Amino acid sequence: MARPRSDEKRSAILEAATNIIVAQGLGAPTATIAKAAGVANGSLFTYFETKAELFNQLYLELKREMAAAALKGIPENADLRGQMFHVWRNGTTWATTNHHKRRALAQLNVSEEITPETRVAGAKLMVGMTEMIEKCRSQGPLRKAPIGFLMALINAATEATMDFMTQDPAHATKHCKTGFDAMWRMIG
Amino acid sequence: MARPRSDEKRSAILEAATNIIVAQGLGAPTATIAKAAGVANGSLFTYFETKAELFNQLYLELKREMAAAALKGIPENADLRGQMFHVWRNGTTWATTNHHKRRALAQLNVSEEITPETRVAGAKLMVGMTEMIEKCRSQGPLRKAPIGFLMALINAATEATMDFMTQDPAHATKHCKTGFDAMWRMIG
Amino acid sequence: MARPRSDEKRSAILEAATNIIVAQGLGAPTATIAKAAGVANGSLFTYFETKAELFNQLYLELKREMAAAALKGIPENADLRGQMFHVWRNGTTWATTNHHKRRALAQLNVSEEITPETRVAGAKLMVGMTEMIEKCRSQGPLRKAPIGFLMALINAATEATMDFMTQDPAHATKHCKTGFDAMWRMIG
Amino acid sequence: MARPRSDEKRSAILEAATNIIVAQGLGAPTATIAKAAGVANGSLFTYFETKAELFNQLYLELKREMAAAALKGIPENADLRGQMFHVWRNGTTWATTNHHKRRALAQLNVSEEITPETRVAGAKLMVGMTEMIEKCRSQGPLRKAPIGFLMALINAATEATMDFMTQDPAHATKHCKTGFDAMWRMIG
DNA sequence: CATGAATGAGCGTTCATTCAT
DNA sequence: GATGAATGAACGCTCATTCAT
Repeated sequence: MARPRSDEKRSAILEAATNIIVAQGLGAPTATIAKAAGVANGSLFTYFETKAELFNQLYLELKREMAAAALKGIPENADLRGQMFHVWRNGTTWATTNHHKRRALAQLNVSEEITPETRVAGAKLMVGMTEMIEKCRSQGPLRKAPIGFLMALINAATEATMDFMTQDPAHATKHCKTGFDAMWRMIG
Repeated sequence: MARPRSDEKRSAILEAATNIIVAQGLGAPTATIAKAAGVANGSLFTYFETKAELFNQLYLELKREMAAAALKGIPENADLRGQMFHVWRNGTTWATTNHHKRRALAQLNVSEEITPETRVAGAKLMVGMTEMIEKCRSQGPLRKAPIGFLMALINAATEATMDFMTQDPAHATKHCKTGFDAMWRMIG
Repeated sequence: MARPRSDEKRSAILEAATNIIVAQGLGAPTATIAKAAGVANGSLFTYFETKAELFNQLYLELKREMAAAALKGIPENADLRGQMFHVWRNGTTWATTNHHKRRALAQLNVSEEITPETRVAGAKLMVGMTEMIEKCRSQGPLRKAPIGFLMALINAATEATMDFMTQDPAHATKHCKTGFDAMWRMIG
Repeated sequence: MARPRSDEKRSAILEAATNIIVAQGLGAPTATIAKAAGVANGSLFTYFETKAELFNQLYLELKREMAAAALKGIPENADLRGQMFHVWRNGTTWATTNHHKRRALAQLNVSEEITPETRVAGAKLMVGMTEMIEKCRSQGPLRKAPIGFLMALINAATEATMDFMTQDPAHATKHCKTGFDAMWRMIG
């Protein structure tokens, strides 16, 4: 039945792409990514039809991983603030621990190669988060603001916090809490 | 390279670059920018040594314009919150009014072509702002956080607000105020 | 006013393309053609937008040259047969003398890259010929056959004669006459 | 390379190649041909060592089929003209009926991939024809012309006639006769 | 200085052929 | 033998930058 398409190779390409993107940006040659993944440059196109397709899939893969990390083990019996903090800590910690993945994701996020469809699919991975934010909104000072505005504010605060945790990892835990408190003051 | 003759041409290139970047991204050919500016493609390199140099200068130019708009007419006798709101409103309003300039600036901001030196120079244009933020910090809940963290949080909130004002211009004034209140809750 | 686009260079590319096509076929790399023309590979695309465009223009150029040679100096006062023979001799002689041009033209003729528009434009170069053939038809044994059929038959005979003249140049003149007589028996 | 097992598969590839060549030209990927034949792309190379080899064999196969059709059932007791017409009608009819096979053959005919050896082998399939032409020549107006010239002229007329029969199938029979008469006037 | 043609390195993608399964 | 993934050379075309006019 011929050599089957290998998940290992696919993953290797995805991982190589992550690293190369961080090192060289989205303009990096596909050949460089293939080489870093240990495959022939043509093989990259067996797994991903085009460079853009590779980027879109990588975007989703990273989003998926981040969402999984963030939403893992939410304490059912905690109050809303406690649940939010759980997610906040999980997410920012993942970003700090997987610094290069976050950097790659940030680059992909601003890329025009990522299609609206992919972005929608990415957003769907965070629905659990969206529901929580909705609850926060309904009982906080921004109850009259559109949900999208809250999400943007929270997202922005998250990014800023992640940046700071990464830049100053020695005090990551403290920055995490500081950032959360600031965010909570905005919305809670 | 002697000093180029015409400031008009320089400006035309800068303006064309702004529009083309918004329309086509940073990967747009220099020839396209030159054409849009009404100059020969070779002439672009009389005014800017390289494409990266053009981008760096454009970044500064846009930052300068934004800073000037934001910091204009600060009421000396108002309290800190009042002064901050003045700047906030100026800045977000400029961004809404000059939507394409902000979009271009946002793209440049995430580009790897913009050097650290340029970023530092850009930050210096906002010193007035920095001083105000420093004052806010010293008397607010984030008094123990690094100044950079505050700036990142404020910046993030600003960006989110700008996005929303642009997306929903009919309620721009309200969004501006909502965003400011949220931001002030964080830091004030 | 900058270096003007040079007709010399354009011609060099066209001529190089002719030779390379004969030697290597239509699949020859554009880089090879450019090199043979003594220009950078990128320059080829200053003169011809695409490889296909180069081929289409070369097709027309060769057709034009052949038509000009064939239709030159038709004796006004000769009878139809005499005029036809004049064209026939001119054309087949040109093909024999410019063997590689004819070979290139033959290749282009069967290429799918040559557009219908180009073919139509090529046919227009031969209108003088078409009119003569029309006259021949009206008074010969094929007067009831479609004009296109005649043209195809004549064309086929021409090609065969050209091939033979080229293969056996020592008796080119004789083959030319033999071919014409055979053709004339068909249509005259 | 041992003898491949399935003649069916070989035929499927040959037939698929015929169709694909007509549809996409000789530049069509082998993978496309394989897919159309219902075999794996690698399998194609079990049956034909290279793409060129496939084309050479297909050329011969098509020539063989055409020759068989043309030379079938020659009336022994007819005169030369009658016999020639029989072959002419058979051949042009086959070409009209098997339009796509003729188109593929025409493409292969002008391809540089077809080796001289293959062309010789193809010519041998037509020996019966050659003998008849030889007889025609010896008693006709071209008795002093080389045999190759006659063959070229006849072949050219045949091609032109086939084209016309295909283009205008409603009058195929008439065109067939018209073409033959014209040809016979040349040589007979 | 302005112009735009010239340059050539570089890139995404294709595809004939090979080879592991 | 059959399969289809793996390979990597090759190609058309782009574009930042240089340079002749």
